[in-house]
Amino acid sequence: MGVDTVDIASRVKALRKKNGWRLHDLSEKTGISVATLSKLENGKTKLNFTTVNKLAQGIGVAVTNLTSPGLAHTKDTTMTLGGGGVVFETRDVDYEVLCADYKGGNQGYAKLSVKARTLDPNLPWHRHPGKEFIYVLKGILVLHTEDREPITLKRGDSLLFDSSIGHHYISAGRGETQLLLSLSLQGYSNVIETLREN
Amino acid sequence: MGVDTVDIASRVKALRKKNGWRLHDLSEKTGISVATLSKLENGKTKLNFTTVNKLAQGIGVAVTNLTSPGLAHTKDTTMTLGGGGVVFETRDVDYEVLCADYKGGNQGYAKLSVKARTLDPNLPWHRHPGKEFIYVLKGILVLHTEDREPITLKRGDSLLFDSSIGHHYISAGRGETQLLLSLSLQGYSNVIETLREN
DNA sequence: TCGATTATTTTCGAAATCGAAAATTATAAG
DNA sequence: CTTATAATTTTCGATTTCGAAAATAATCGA
Repeated sequence: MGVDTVDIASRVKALRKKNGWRLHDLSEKTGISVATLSKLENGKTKLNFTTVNKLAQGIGVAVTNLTSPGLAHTKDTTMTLGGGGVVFETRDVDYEVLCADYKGGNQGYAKLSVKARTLDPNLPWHRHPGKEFIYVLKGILVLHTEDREPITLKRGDSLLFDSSIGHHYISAGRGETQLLLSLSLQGYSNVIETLREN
Repeated sequence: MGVDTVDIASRVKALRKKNGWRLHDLSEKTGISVATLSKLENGKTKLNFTTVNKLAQGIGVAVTNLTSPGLAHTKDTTMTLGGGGVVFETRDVDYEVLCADYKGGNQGYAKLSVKARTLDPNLPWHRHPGKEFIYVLKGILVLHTEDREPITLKRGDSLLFDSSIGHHYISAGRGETQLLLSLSLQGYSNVIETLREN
């Protein structure tokens, strides 16, 4: 459903009151006329796209803060106890998908155990849409990518990159290398599918 | 200053061509008339706020992807070494935002140190749009929510829930309790801003 | 309470958006 | 080339938004 400007009304008014701004003040900050702001807060008009952006920019918050939808968010909660995730293995990495049963998310979380210890130059790069965040739980990780020097991470380090860049994980330390991975996709793709396919 | 609909024009057309959609197809996906879409692509009209949202939703991308695809698809990689994140503190929790300089994401990552040891019944619930994923790095965490019994998590456990449900983190074990948190928002938004405000 | 000042809401006209239908352009088949 | 069909653009009128100015409401000091 399209986000309705009506939702913004109460949020804007609350923000304005909280900061002690008059409509006039908000008008100066945003470049939107006092009349329009009044009508907005009272649900007597809806805002232009550019005007909504002026509003958010003027106040200094993100647009989501105004629309604050909470919509399309399932009210479910799901939990995965240690070791209880959905496991699947590839040649180089073992995956344990966490909270896999959560509905309607366009992102996924997994705990990875990296087995590969050398970069096989014949293997194609891992490459998929989305952004990948990793946090090293244990061991030493080397991230090889197609467009830059390898990056070495140790326990407690984190990294965020575009997964469409070809990449490979290699374990470097003496012991096991474990990562926590968060993969975020745009649109409605299935995150687990994406992991499996690469 | 305000994001101009004109910016969206070329982006939409590129996306449409890439997927082999006709204006008619895009119209069906988005619920926006063919005429309006044509005018949009040719810069002969600007879009309503609600219409922009219909567009993004229909295509299946975030609004940021339309307004500033350069940001949404940065090829950048960013890294935060252990302890090198952007830190800010609240009464109950210390936050270290990881990879905070990554532009254009609709999610954020942080390492949390939970200080609160009891639930103050007078404090309002934490509540914000989005979905929250946590992984317990250390200690014992009790998640109190407004609509169900408290949930206890220990090291290695993970949990995913809707952040619009009122919630509070409490540390239960003897030592420090640390979490890795991933907050994902819909549409476009500043994640750090959301964390700060709550 | 009164009057003065400040803050908000309403009125009203100019300008803009939206979609249906008509007009134009592009593509294909014979 | 000609005709038929598909795809896109333009026209046009109903509806809506925006902001200046007028009207109303709220606040405050004497």
